[in-house]
Amino acid sequence: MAPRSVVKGVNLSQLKSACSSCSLQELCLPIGLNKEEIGYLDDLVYRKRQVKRGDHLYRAGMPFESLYAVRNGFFKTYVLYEDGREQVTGFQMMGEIMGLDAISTDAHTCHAVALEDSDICEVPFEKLEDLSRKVPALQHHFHKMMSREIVRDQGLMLLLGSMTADERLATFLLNLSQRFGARGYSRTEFLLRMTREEIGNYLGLKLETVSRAFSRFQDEGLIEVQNKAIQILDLEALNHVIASGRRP
Amino acid sequence: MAPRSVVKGVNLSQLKSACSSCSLQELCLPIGLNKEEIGYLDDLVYRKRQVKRGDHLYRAGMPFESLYAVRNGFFKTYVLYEDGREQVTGFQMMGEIMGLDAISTDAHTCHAVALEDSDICEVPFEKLEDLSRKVPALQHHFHKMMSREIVRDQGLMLLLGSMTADERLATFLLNLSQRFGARGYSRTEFLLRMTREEIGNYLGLKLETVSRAFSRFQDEGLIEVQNKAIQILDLEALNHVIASGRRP
DNA sequence: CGATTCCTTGAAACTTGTCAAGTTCCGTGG
DNA sequence: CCACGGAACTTGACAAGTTTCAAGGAATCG
Repeated sequence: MAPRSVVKGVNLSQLKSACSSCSLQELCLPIGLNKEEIGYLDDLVYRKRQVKRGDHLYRAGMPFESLYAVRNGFFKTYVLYEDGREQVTGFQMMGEIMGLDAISTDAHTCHAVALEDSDICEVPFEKLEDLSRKVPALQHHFHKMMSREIVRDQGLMLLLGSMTADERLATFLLNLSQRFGARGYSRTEFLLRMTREEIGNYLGLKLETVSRAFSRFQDEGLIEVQNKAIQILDLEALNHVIASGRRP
Repeated sequence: MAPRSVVKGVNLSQLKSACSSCSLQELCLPIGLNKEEIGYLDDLVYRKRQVKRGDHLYRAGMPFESLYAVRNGFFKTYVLYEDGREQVTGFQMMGEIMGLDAISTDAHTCHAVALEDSDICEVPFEKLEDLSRKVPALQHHFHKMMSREIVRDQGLMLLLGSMTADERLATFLLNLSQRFGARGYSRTEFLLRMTREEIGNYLGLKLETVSRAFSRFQDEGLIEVQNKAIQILDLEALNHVIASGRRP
């Protein structure tokens, strides 16, 4: 659990850095596989691609061929509905997987856009299925990943269904904090890669409400916010914002 | 491709209606499998159980061993949080699967309770993984099912994040209508198995708001509601409630 | 058939959304 | 490298939708 530096410089010059030598092993696909099994994955990931900030990795409707792992950078996924409504469904950082929704229909159901210059690993899904038939540990791990996505969504439902604006934002910040921490970054100081509007959309709030909540948290000494730069001053108090939400 | 007797040691002598003869074939696990492949499933499902109304099929925290398919009846799944907050995550009817969330942690993360006397098929997950390594079509179908769950959740996020009370309820009714229809029941007349409070919780609303919205719909001639009995009088108008929600 | 649960409806309160204005930030082009 | 212009952010005042509180009535179960 020690925050060792999983994120040390990825040597791009030797672009062969496959799963077996990837610094994200503990966070990405290979979790729980042994050395030999991870070796198989090297053949699986057949393309590393760079995605420029603002560019889409994929769009809804595009045929589904591959899953994508964020190697570096930051993404946003969102669904668009006929009537123009939009819902941000997640923000993905290094080690996280995108595209699981597309399996159901063989076409992407959401859009994925890079919020900063990013690198991704492309995992052809057919190959993943092939390989996971031969490597039970991989199969099981993949199932866990999909399941984790479902659990994550359930948490978001609770947030959207029963939390106040302050609670939502506190939850959001704590979630980011936890994820940055798990990657060896500071839990208390980080940059928001997304706009207030994107945060608001994700949390089911308007951007003004997000802005006001940030200001309120700052006034109360919970955080220090300067535009995209966030510093959490009182983790416990942030947690308390959520916990005190109900039941006197 | 797949060997003959893949799963052994399971006693099924008294199981009359296994997957190969189940009327839900098109809705449940077997989708897309051929006859021989479906035959394998008969060995997979090792227990059919009855769950009385109000009884829990499983509770959060219980060790995960099996997935469950609703054979008959109606369930509700919900998550409970430390502070007592509750969020209904879905209502499951015949042919739908429960328990996918539990794969991630080897323990159930949500509770499942029967809203009426119901029958379920228990599918030991380990066996499902075993079999799906040998039957690619089953493997792929299972992945699609998990993915579909993720897509479903995304739709719910949109609903919770950006719809008004009326839009939420209209969406809810249309979703039920579609699912009943897909099972050969009337699309326009059905019984709600859940209370107003459960509907409200699912939709992120209070029960009073649900009740008022029902009354409003009735006044406007969209539906006829008498307690749990719903009759949809104007499907198109219900659709319009949603479509007109945003951006002209 | 009685008790409990569920549902409906009204009025008031409150949170969040809407509209508007002003400021700051940041990328682009000169 | 600086200046410009658009995008992003903050803040206030007001409006709107939903919740809360309250009470009465209907349905359901044992």
